[in-house]
Amino acid sequence: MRYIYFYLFCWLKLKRWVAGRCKSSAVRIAVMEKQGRRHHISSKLFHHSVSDCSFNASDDGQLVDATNNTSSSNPSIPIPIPIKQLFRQTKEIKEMDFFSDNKIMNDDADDDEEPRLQPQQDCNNNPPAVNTGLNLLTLNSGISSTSAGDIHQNSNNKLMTSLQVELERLHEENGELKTMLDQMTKSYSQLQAQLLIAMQKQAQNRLREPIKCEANGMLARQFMDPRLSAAAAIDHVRNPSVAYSSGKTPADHEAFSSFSPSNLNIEVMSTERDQYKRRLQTNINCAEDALDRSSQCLVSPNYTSKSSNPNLLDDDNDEPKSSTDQEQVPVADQVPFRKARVSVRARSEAPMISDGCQWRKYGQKMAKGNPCPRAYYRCTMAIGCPVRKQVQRLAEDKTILITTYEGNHSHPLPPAATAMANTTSAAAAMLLSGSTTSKEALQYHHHHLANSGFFSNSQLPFFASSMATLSASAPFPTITLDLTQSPMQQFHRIPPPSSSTFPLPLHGYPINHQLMGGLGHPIPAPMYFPPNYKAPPSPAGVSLGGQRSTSTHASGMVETVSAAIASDPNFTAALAAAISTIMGAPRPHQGHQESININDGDIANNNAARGVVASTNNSPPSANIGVPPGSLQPGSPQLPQSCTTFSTN
DNA sequence: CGCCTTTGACCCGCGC
DNA sequence: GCGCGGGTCAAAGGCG
Repeated sequence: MRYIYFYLFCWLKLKRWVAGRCKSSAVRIAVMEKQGRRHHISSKLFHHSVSDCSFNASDDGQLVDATNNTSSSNPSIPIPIPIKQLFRQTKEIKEMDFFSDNKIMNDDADDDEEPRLQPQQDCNNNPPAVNTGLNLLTLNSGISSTSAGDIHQNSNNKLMTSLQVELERLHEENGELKTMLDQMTKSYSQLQAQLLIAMQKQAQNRLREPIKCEANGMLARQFMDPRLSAAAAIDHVRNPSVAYSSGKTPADHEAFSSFSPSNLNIEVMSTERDQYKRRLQTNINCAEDALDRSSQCLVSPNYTSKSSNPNLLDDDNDEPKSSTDQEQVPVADQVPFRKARVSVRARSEAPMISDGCQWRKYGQKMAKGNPCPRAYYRCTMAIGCPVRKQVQRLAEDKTILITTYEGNHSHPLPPAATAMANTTSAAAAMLLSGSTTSKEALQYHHHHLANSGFFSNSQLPFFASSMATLSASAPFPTITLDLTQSPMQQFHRIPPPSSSTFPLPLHGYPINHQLMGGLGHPIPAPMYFPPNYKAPPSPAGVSLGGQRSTSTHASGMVETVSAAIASDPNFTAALAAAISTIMGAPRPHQGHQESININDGDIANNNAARGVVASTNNSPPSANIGVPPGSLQPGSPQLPQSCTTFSTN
């Protein structure tokens, strides 16, 4: 299994490297153009090269970061000779001296000659001469070339010829790179499939293993997983000395980011074109930016088909709009853009709970079937922040405040807001990731989540009783974090018949902003936004067998562990970290996600770092941030036992 | 004066 | 096509 991970990682690195090289060549060509040589170059050839490069560079979503990585080659991956040549040639072009006829002639005479004097050096070594300036003007402007002498004409012709040759060579090598990328993509997909199969087998095997072996299983997963496992995170928080002494330091949280999109260059596409465009332009730090796409964006590791679309960079092509497009693009590569919503139920007498963010009310409506009005708020912490939330009291119990968050913050969040944002983003991530593209995947998702006991038996012993309610009904998939019920109530709560439930470490936990904010590195939430996302099928089509038994199976352990950790003052911190970590940890048993653990999970990391879905901490600036009075108090013995239902409507 | 809330109007999607 | 409901806009007014 670890080899599969390794190969996947290597493929990703190689792909990124190649794409980066390709893009760098395109950039250098653009430099040439800016230097006034455009008129020498066949526009057709030029654009062809650029388009090829651009498309390659964006193949796996590396548009933004590709250039940042071009300077560093991966030593672990052999550098193809053609790429080396390409790099050397493009470098040569970049440093071509336009200030001297001799240099130009030299260029023609020896294309492989080492870099010449820099223009500045030339100027320093040779006092400014009128001729130099004229030549420069002639060469660079390309306008007065017709009036230049025959010598200049010949020079220009030779230069043009050499450039054409170079461009042709670049073009050919681009084609080779393209082919390489295609092959790599195929291999990557195959490896993903193998990984999926292997994980499925592993999950099945885990079913047969006694619970006592779960520790070993966790270790194994940890070993395979570049990130911390949930259990590790708990230990990490509860017993920092142990965690740190074992080599895990707070810096490890940053290590999460090392697998994040910023490094793997996973392309994240936003539903909202302007946001996506803005991000491309500003190249926002992934650590703070990526997440925003959590609920709105799609991450597709299998971006092969899209990669073949040279119009990828075209905003108008960000989203597949026609059915034709969707048919052409494999399901896994389609871009579903649906906003996920995270609804938090909490008991609160206040009209609105403070969650660390600033909100402005922009509307209020009377919702049908509820005498209480629904208020609409917009985040005002930053201009243009798309995050919105709805606040409404439950009709049945007006003491319960339902806060629904939508969108992702486009700005840094204060620690208090980051905490809940991480949780909600993780919830959104799970929501979307749980809604896989295919029915089989969904069924597998539910079935194995429930039957394999992955969460309850091994990775999530402390969270077995925690569930969230997921409603994927139109118009937006929504996950509800119910913080209103007592832990035991929730634990024994019978899920509605129309819901499919499985243990999920989402909710019912107080958010310790000190922990999460203090870490400063919001633990990534793996998010896979399946292309062509659609709301999960109605529960009727979802197999839930074994779920109930799973909860029962883990209940004893859960209660024991809950009682033990409830008294731990760091309990809430552990929960918070575990929640995020679990969300960020790979879910080998999950059908669709597992194939993207390396990618999407990392993306999610950054997404979480961004505080995506909006913060939910609405409690007063007291200790229980985001936790309604009496429901979720840090250290509350109820919390560990709290239960949430993750259901699919 | 600026920010915020209120509130009616408007838009849009969906179902009949 | 029409009505309904959800969501948003924007003018008006309040408040510090």
